[in-house]
Amino acid sequence: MLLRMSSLFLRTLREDPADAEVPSHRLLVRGGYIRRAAPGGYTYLPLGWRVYRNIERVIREEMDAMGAQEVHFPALLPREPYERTNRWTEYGDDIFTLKDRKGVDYLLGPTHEEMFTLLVKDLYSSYKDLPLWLYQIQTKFRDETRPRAGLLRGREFVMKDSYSFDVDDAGLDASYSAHRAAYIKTFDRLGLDYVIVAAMSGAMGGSRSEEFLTPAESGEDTYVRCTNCDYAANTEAVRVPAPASLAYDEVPAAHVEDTPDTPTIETLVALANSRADLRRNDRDWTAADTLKNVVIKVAHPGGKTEVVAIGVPGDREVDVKRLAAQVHPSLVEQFTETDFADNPGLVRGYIGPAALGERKPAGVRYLLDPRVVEGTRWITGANEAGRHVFDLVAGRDFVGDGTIEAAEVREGDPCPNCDSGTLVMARGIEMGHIFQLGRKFAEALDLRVLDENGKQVVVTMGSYGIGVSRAVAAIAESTHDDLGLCWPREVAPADVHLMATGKDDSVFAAAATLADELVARGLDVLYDDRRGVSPGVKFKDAELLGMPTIVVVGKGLVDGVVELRDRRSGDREDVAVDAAVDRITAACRP
RNA sequence: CGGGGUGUAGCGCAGUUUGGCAGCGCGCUGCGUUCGGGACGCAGAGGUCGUGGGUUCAAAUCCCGCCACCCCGACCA
Repeated sequence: MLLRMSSLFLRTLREDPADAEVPSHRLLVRGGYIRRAAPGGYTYLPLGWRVYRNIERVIREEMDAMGAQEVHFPALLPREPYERTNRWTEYGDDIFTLKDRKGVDYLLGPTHEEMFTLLVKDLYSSYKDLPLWLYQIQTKFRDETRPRAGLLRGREFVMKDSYSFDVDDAGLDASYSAHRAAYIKTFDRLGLDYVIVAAMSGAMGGSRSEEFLTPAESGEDTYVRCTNCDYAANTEAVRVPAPASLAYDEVPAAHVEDTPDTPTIETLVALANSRADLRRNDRDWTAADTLKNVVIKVAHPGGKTEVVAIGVPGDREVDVKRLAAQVHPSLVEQFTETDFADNPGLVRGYIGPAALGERKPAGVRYLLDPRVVEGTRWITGANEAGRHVFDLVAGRDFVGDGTIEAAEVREGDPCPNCDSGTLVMARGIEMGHIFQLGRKFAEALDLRVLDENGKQVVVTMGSYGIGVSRAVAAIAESTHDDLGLCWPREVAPADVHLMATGKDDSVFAAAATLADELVARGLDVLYDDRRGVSPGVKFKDAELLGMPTIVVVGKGLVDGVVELRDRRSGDREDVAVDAAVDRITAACRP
């Protein structure tokens, strides 16, 4: 394939577009790969569409290679299946819904679990048909409140979603592993850096779940890695290791103290350290010695709202994302002034364990951070304004109704997987997500098969996604440099960026011949045949556009050489004209 | 949804404070020069100043409403 820049539908921009902040967005627009067409919707120009199609091809090849079969659903879907799995309401405002002329409800598919489940139910009814792996590459719609960063988060985007159907848990494990392996191959081929992190299964329900994240500053997911072992997890999924219980024989009985004007942890710690009767003799009090009790409301899907208190060490904030992931699909709501007024037993700023718990008068469920183990001693609220209780010992003086992973995760926290490592934090772009759905959808939609004993069993499912359009941006994000884009070979819109510099007809003739010969070898060539464009412009464009190999036909021609450059390394070499085709082809087919 | 910012030619911006001919750079068209690192001269084309209303002799500029975009937060496979 030969693309001539003199006629290619392309305009590169000398300056950064004002509305683009992250590098991938900036460079894709500047390089003439995409243009914004709607809020959260982008048009692919010829070069961008070639990248997109290459990514799609790699994904399709790997899915086919693992034995998954491609199907294709409509994007416009009926309401009923989503009603039956509760997701019509669970997804809520995030789905685009519409009515036809008769007033019947439809949605634009945000994901297709229901449809796949029903399709399999429609055709299969025996364990002999399983396992079955189906996938599609489809445009998805989500009414994101805030699309951002070009292709990274759109309201219309393309996703490869696949689904596995198995008769038992062992089968699901095998299907999951097969997908995991295929994803590793896929992302390797795409030239993407990635880490595989433990994840929450989110809106899907189910159990085991991992995300493939591409490390990037502009990423929206925060994850942790261990400095010592191979543990990695989305912060939402981090499990805090519970320390061993402590002996508390020596701890004096709990005592309530007047601590006026101490509504915050800082003021409380400062006061405790400044008063001789409260000061510790071994060391200063720190925020970590206090137990902070945060009250929130949890809105359950049925419409019921529950008040919940969360006890965390006072040196840590409650991480709203982690909390939301824990209570999903219920929603976290703020506990407002009005709510405090309605619950006189909860004294703002001075809430303590004595008032909390399902069996206490307020009836507030009390969930504790895993660090609050038996024997830990705390300063915490005494449920009266201006009073705190000291030496309150967990297990002796109070117990919670359970534990919850809601406290923030911090750099340097101990690794939950090994003894010596600590956690470091980083940001990444979610490129793929695999998870074991289990039987939630099959049960809701009644997908069953007969097993070998002739008994009806509910099918167990897995669900596996790759953001295809997002990958365009993620690859740009993880491979660009100061000069511009820098595509991996497998996804680049062309193998070679061939430019003719100068004004001599002989240069253009030689370049045109070379272009034809490279195409005859099966390479895709982007040929800058523009006349009257200065060399500087052509070099800048070549660097911005980011083909992996750049060939310059110009002043070297009188000496019988052309210049071969590697876009990524910047390496240059002069190649004799009559050896150029072989040398360039070899460079493009390492 | 909350906070902040921005909408003027294809792109980047000035002009708005203090109402008075709609400007600059890049890009685009024509002619000429230049040709290995975003060249130059001359001559051009291109704008409902986001949008609807209001004030005024007169509105890009002042007032009110709306819309869109960007950033932070909330939300989110």
